[in-house]
Amino acid sequence: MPRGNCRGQGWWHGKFRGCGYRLTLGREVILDVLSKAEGHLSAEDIYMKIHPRYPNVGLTTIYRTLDVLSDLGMVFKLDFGDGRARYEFAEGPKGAHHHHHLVCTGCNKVIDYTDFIDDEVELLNQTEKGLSKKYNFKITNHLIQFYGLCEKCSEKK
Amino acid sequence: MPRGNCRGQGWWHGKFRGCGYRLTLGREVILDVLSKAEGHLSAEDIYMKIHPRYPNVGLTTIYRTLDVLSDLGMVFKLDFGDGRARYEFAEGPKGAHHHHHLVCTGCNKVIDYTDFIDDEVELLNQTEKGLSKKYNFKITNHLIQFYGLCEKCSEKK
DNA sequence: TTTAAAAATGGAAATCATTTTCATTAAGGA
DNA sequence: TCCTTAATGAAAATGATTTCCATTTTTAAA
Repeated sequence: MPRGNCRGQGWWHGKFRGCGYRLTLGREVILDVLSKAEGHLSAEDIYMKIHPRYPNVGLTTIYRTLDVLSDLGMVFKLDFGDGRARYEFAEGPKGAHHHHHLVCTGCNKVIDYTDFIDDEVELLNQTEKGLSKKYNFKITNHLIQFYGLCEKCSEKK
Repeated sequence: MPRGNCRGQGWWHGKFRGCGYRLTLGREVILDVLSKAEGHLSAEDIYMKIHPRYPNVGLTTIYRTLDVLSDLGMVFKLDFGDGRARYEFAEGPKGAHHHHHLVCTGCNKVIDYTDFIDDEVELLNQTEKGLSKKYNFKITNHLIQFYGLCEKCSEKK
């Protein structure tokens, strides 16, 4: 196994235990689904994906687990304005596949973009430093979203 | 009256009518509260402020009006993760008092910051252009929020 | 191992912000 | 002023998320 890669079966085991959380089937399954998902999943999306194979993992547990995962910083909770939260896997130590969002206010479609990210991230880091110092704020994350109309919605108008 | 300043009694009249909306007492009052508010108000905050003097403006109307105002781009709808939407007056033609947010994930306090904004905005404009072209997206707005722990919440830990 | 305390769970019920319904009222062009 | 239509309020509905609570599971200690 390549060095530095702590993925693979149960790489998050330590993270859980280290923070006093227990490792349970439900949590593993949810994390697994999230880490393999392409897009941004709602709690119910996750439930749907899990249910066929693990019918005894309830929606309540999914919400609770997503909360825990957010606290641990393993998952990022997003709001695209359609009334339900979405969750996105915060890339582990390996692949820092960072991206921001382009949200269509017409159809709620969300595009992840990874272009322009380098400049943005550099500026963000500077800004973070400045803000941290000035406001004594311990910044752990940021959210950048552009809102507008996608091609289709622009045409409909 | 200074040129270029279309504030003052009813400066939004034209905007409303121009878009086919009627000008009603409720809408004026809501807009008035928002434009004078310091922070970010929830629908209920607005209701509370309005109710004593205008007890016949219902919460439903507030929600409906906020929707309209969002569509018109006169108000920006925000989510700070506490389950209720906040609304912020999108500065009119006069005072472009642009700011971004610093959100404490511990106590949900929100700090508006206006420092670093210039550089950020410049970069954002470039990014917007690039994204607009690449994805054929008509960008109308952006949201930048930093998440972390404020001083107090850091200490509690 | 076995055991016991604590954490985690699921299902049902509760919550609560936001929407919808619908009968009534008000805005504004003719 | 009159008339069409948008806007409104109150109450009911909705729907995502939380809470409750009795039961099960995890894990550390014996």
